[in-house]
Amino acid sequence: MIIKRLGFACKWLDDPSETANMKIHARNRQLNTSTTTVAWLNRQTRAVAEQRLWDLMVHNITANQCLIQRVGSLDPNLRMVRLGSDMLPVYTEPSWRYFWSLPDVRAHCESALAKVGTIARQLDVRLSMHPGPFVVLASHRPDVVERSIDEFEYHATIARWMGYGQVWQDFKINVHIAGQAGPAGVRAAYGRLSPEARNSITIENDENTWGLDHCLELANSCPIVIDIHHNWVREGQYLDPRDLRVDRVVQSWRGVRPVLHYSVSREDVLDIRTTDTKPNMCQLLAQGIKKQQLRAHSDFYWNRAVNRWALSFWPQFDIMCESKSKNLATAQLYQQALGCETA
DNA sequence: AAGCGTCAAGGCATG
DNA sequence: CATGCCTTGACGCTT
Repeated sequence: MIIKRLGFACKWLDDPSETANMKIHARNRQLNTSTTTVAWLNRQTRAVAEQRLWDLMVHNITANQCLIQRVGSLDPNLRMVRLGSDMLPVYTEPSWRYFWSLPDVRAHCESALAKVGTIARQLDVRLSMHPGPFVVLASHRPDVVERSIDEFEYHATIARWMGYGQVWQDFKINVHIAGQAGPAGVRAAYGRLSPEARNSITIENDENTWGLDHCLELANSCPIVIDIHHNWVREGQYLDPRDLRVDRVVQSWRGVRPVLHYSVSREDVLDIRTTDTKPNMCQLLAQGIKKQQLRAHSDFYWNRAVNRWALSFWPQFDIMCESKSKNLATAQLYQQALGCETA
């Protein structure tokens, strides 16, 4: 029996019905990372700043371990989570990166993250990361490409410390093409990545410039992650799971079960009373709604028809849920998915 | 408790 | 030219 996963990104929210805290977006401090800023660090004495970075390192690695253990306690089909990029703050920032080379710092990262990786594998939790929008491997500016590779390798280092990256796609580090150099620029940067980074990189379509067809130009090198919502925003049509391009995406994963990204437009942009039909792009544009407004992610998966469409990919794809309500939204989608299967 | 200014970074769309 | 958005709004200070 194959495991079909639904995952969520970066943060665990406590279910308000199960806690005293009734706020919807109640972060759980034990399960979530904290961070700092370069400006704050620069205002402190060196000793205070280094202590803060040390404390953040210890807390964040522990928090990720707790998060993975929590996800590992869920139904096997829900054991997938994206780890936040802020695990080791200012890792590539010029004035503070020296901290992460200090021997005792490295020793802690190596041993603590090795343990986290072991736990993730024991519990069969599928992991990924998603570097921020500042990682532009295909920038036309060489210095930006340089820093982007550096930042990408920071993510690969975390994967390596956790024991991943030795095998093709045992860990996913996902980026957009971004940058004016397009697929050729990504290909050039790809050639400069470490083996672990090459084993982990995936390329995702965006809604503005570089769509699914551009991503497929890289399918021989990198697995392709389809963001089906942003593909809808870009093309105005709901991607058909039987589309030939979907086959090429599946093949780009070379036997590993592919992942796609699913989100839906915000509740305050569309009519959320209509939950049984998919929004029609032509109608929305005719109403004066701009594509930019449709990009932003909703709190929950409020449209059952769009959910059914997304879940029609589930037999072939693990689904990374990108909703502001995180694990709560994923649990909601999972309930509908179970209903679909028994119906 | 709530509100607000701040924060490393690139590239795009919109007004 | 300025603002907001995206991986992910969190943090710390003020009221």
